[in-house]
Amino acid sequence: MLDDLDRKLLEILVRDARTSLKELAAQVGLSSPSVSERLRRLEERGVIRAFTVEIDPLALGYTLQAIVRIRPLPGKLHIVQKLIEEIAEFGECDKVTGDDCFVARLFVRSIGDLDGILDRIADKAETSTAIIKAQPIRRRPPPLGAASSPSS
Amino acid sequence: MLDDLDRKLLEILVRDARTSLKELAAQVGLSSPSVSERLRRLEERGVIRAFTVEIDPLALGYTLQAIVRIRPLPGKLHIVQKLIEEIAEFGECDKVTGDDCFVARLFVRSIGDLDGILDRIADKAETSTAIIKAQPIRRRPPPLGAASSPSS
DNA sequence: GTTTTCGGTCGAGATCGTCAAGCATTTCAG
DNA sequence: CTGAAATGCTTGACGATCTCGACCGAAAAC
Repeated sequence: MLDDLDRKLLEILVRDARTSLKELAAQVGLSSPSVSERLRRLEERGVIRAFTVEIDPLALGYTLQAIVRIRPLPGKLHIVQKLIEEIAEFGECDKVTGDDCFVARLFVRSIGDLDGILDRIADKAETSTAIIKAQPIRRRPPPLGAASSPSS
Repeated sequence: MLDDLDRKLLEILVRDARTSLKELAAQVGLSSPSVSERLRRLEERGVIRAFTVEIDPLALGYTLQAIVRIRPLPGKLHIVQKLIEEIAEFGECDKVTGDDCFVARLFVRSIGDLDGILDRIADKAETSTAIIKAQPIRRRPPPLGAASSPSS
């Protein structure tokens, strides 16, 4: 479905999405119209979901991040999910198997804000919160080529 | 630190990082060199961490995602952290307060792969894994302007 | 064996980004 | 109060880049 050239293009773009077609073309050994066409199709197929910009939350005043596990009270699942979606400080939310129904990432400017936001769902769900102390791995895509070797 | 124009630029770029300077200039009411200069400084200051491309893991064959909570055995913290960083299938990892030391996102192509990867840290840490069933909120930046209203 | 399709190249025209010069406003020193 | 320097913007020209159409060759389908 993806050939080596596609993977190579993606690899370059993940590092810098503004790489020019000309530069991309040079690096994969194609002409720029070909590269353009390949990108168009990668987008069309949904392989490339979006070209975007990664913003430092700190620069926006969000000095704190937390991982919040959320277990809605019986019958409140949909209300809780909707609430989470509406609170813009949730920067990510996954619905998972197990006791905790949702696992979400929360951006806040202060501990006070954290409390304020959690209060908004406190009467509809049990939550357990873990403050993020460090980020050993920041968002990155899975391996584009073969999966990670059994290295080490 | 950031003015309205900066925020507006970021908002546009988050949606589509390839928006041309000309287009950006038109939307914020400036000339393209001014926009160019603003972007340069946003990057310089680290507000914009990177221009990147969002790839659909599914398109790469990663049909499964999991949230893994990892509690290293006594004395194994650093070894475990290094191991996590080296395993490319970990697409995100946060070091948090509380009993679970790390919370990580894992991309895998099959349940078998999941088992294989967790085995690699099984002798150095306790893990608890939750399979992701749905993603109510996919990665998004915190609010650029004022924080989320006390709505609802 | 011919035809169609697919993915590629080339070149021209249009678009876009960058640079230098210049101008207005603000800030600060004297 | 006054003048100088710094800041942030605009304009216009030049160079680089992208896009579009025409064309080509290999592989698959008929």
